[in-house]
Amino acid sequence: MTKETKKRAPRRKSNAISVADVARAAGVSTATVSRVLNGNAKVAADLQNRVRDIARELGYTPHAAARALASQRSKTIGAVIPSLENQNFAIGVFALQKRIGEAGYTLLLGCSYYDQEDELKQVRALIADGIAGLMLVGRSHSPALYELIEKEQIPLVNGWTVDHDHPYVGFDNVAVGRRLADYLLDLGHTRFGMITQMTQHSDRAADRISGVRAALQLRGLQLRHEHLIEMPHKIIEGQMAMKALMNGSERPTAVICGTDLLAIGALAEARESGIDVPGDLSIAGINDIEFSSFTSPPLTTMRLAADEIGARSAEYLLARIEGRPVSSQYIVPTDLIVRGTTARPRNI
Amino acid sequence: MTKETKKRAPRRKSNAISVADVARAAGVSTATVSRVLNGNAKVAADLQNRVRDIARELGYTPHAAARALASQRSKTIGAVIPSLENQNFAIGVFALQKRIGEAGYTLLLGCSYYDQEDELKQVRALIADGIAGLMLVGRSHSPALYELIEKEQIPLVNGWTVDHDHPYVGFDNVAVGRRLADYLLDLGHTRFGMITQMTQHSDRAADRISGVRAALQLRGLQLRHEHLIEMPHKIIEGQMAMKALMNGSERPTAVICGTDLLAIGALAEARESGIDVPGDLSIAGINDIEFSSFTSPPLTTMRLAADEIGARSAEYLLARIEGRPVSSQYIVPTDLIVRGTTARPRNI
DNA sequence: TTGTAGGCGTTATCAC
DNA sequence: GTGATAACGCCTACAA
Repeated sequence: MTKETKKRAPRRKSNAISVADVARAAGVSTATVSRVLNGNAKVAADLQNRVRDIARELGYTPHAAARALASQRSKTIGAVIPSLENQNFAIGVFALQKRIGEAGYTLLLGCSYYDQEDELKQVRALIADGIAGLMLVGRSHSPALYELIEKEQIPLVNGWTVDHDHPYVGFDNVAVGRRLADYLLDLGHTRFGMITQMTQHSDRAADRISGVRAALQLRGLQLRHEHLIEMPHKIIEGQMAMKALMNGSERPTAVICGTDLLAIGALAEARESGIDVPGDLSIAGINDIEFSSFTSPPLTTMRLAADEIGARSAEYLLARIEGRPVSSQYIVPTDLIVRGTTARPRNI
Repeated sequence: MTKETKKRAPRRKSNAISVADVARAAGVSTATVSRVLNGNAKVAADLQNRVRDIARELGYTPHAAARALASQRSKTIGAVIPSLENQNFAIGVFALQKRIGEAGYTLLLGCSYYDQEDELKQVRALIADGIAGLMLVGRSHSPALYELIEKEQIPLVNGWTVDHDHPYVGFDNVAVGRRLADYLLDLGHTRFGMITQMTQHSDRAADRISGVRAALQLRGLQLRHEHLIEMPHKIIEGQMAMKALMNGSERPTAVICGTDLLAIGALAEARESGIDVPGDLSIAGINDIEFSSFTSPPLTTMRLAADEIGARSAEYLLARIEGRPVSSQYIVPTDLIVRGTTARPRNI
């Protein structure tokens, strides 16, 4: 008795057109269609055109899951950021999406809420989804995450930071802190205060503090413990921190803020308590967000191009995925933008 | 001669563990493993535990593409927004991601750059990627997009807006405009100006204008053509618009801005040209962004909870996907936040 | 250069 | 309840 292959009812729900449909319409094999559409192997020019035209006419769209399964690679790139509420990350992701979109990739986005365990969970999910590359924020990630990436051989780039152990596209945050401190030191300031976002959640913040400390040290000064305040990244927290700083002993004459948001809060507090900025107090931020030109006085700050982070990270990942050579270190330049919130200290 | 099935070298690259591995280790079939892990059919309780334990031990992660291909549905949800630079959308997407993430879905994000063709292109890509649901911004989309969604039977929700023809989760933008106008009318204002984002790109903006017009009309007033200025959504544009408004004839005593960003620009211009706010001029915004509490004076505005848009949209899509009943209309309530930039007009 | 068909990892159908 | 295996849509090794 012949062992026959039992037929079973087809399971498909979507009636989307497939390579088979295109192949039939073009009178060629599915292999040829696939080859044409992926541009891999050699196909006669006229055949190529015919297939391409028919595919377009029929409105053929490749089934990404099937393609990913068969080819063992996908046209998606993942990114996990702490929060989209932080505009720096939103802008960076936006630029990343734009660039990879142009290259035919789609973006899978996860958020970590500043938690390494959540971040790991998100990355696991993205890997299960078959991402071809991954962008993260900062260099501080769960060891398990790094192991996973290593094991799965997924191109990774750490954004916004500098990393000695992994590919990165970032700002030299140490230099950023140093630049700001040097500028204020050159103006004659000697008593410094600093308001930063939580270093526990941000190696960028920690680096900026290091930069400030280093600059001060070179001039024989230092940042006193009670003059360094860590706060959540909100305007109101910047205001609270400034209040604490002004009520403390030996008021600083210059306050460097880890971000513009904190600086705006600090500035608001100064205005409310009648402290003259920049006469009695200089305030500087970091990021140069849109508002910073419109505070009163306008904010002195460092310009950090978040969109460059996203765009360069995209370039890096695409190059890695496509096997093109690319540098695994990229520092996005930053600029000091002097506006109205900084000046020489009055008592000089 | 027997027709033998030709064996071929396996093609797999990833050495990730699969259902087959779990099945082997547990001494059961792949079908059982699948059943256990998806909780569909009935499996003996002890067997369930054994399989689950082994899967965990082996660190099994389902291959999303394979699963999507076999089951014809995926655990991904798509969103296409105009831009992540607009914080409203960033916050909405953030909330969406959070909620769907909790439900085991991952987010595919596209950006349209306020262009319907680009939007359609992004949606096509997301559909090819097998999204189970889709969130868009506003109700104005390419007819081809609506057809596509209809044909593919993908649950859709239009965010931030009200839509008579499709499911939505949004603000009643007409009511928002009316509320603000009524408030200023009640204060005694009669000469109104309006600065809005481009209506061409935003049905939300158009609705807000309608609301303002409606409220004025009920009191026998109207918004003069030259007192309605459309601008790109930037602080500096708000400032430019305010300058134009103040240099025009018959200055308004109240200016309603389509967004806080524009209002902040308007406020900056008033300050620079020595116009007393709210003494000589009332200014109001819409959105209540973080910065609006810190302008000087603090901005009167409408509070629009963008995160609610994202969260509710997620709920809607998840319900649709899982076949649960859910209302296809949801209006997120808004509140008038009276702060310091509005007052009775001086000449009353 | 083009066609044939096995394999990608899961799910779901059918038989037991 | 459980196992065997066709089907999902595409890619690609191999044959022609």
